[in-house]
Amino acid sequence: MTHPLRKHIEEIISLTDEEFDFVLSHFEHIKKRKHQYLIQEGEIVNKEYWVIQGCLKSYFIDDNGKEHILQFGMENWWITDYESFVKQVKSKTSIDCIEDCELLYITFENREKLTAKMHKMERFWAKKSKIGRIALQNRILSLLKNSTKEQYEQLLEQYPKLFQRVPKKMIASYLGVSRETLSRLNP
Amino acid sequence: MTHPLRKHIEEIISLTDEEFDFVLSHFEHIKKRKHQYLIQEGEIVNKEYWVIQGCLKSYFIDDNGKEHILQFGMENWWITDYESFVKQVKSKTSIDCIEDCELLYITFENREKLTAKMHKMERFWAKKSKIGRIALQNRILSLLKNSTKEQYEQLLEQYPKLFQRVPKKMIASYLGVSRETLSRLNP
DNA sequence: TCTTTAAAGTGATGTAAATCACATGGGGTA
DNA sequence: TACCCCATGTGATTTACATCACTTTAAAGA
Repeated sequence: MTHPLRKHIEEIISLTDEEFDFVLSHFEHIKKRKHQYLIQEGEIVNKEYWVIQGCLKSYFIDDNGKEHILQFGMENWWITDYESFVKQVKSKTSIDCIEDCELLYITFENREKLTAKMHKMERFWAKKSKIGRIALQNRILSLLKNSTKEQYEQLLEQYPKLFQRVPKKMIASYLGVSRETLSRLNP
Repeated sequence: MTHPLRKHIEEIISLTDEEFDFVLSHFEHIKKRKHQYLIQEGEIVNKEYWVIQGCLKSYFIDDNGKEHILQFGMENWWITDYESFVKQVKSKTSIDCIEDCELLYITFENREKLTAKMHKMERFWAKKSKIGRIALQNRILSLLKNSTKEQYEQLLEQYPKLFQRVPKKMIASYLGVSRETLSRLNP
């Protein structure tokens, strides 16, 4: 069976068996339990994670102690604090496991090494960066354009699995509304 | 005097005179008058613009006919519909001149040619893409974290020039509040 | 220059969502 | 089993902002 990461990378660039083994040798494999964290606000992040199995949230706590979720991570998604990872500054966000998780990660140094030796992978990450930017742009567009109810419905349509896996208060936190408001806009 | 685009590019990579001339030969120079447009919603964008002089807005009109501004462009900023440019799909946004503008643009094809012949420029744009993504991430973070008033004050602090150049109703549209609300949260 | 249009402030009113408060029911754990 | 915590739903109240309406002032166009 093909490795899930290979399948994922080959959606953008193609790899020989040897090339994929070489890529994989730059990653480490870890497991985390529900409620454990990957990243804590304030640390300088030097790992980028890829989710093999499980569900995570990236979030921050505001001045009133309220949690705001920026992103969920599930199978085949990358997750890290991108600003901290790229600029090597303190992370503004934390990342916690919502379920037991199995992950691969690559360090900043290993990513540099890998892209230096394998230009293809630079193209892969450049493409990923473009896609990520477009997704963020569209989220802002949606935040400005759509009502809370419309955003909720779009999310439900786009990621129906999410609603079976995470508590609704987290969906509310992702959408930027209170738990009560989310509860009230159901069918 | 150094060309402003050269100064801009050399903030990330360094160039010889010959290299810069080569880069510049892939751009075209245009002027536009206030109220003219660069991009209209629905077209497939194949140009990326760099602002030499002037001020522009990228925006879309929602179902109620209300305008939402996603980004302003001023001197030394890049502006385009990024999704349309990268994926060659229909643009969701329009771009208009708020002042008379002087711009450089590079077409999709010329950018491909240029990066193919000059790997440095690929690095330049990859870096720009990362920075752009981080800026968007931080805008979402700010939208979730800060009150309207706080966002207004941060914008005022970060881009004081903007407030002398664009009408307040556009600031309101960028912040996602009504003209009246913005007016009421002044000192 | 005069005329018209756009910008910006301000009051009155309506509305969506936050907040506070409480009730119910399921899941995990001792 | 019995307990408690957590998730969720729902009512009552408060609040921030939208909307409508009108005025003043400045700027753009003929």
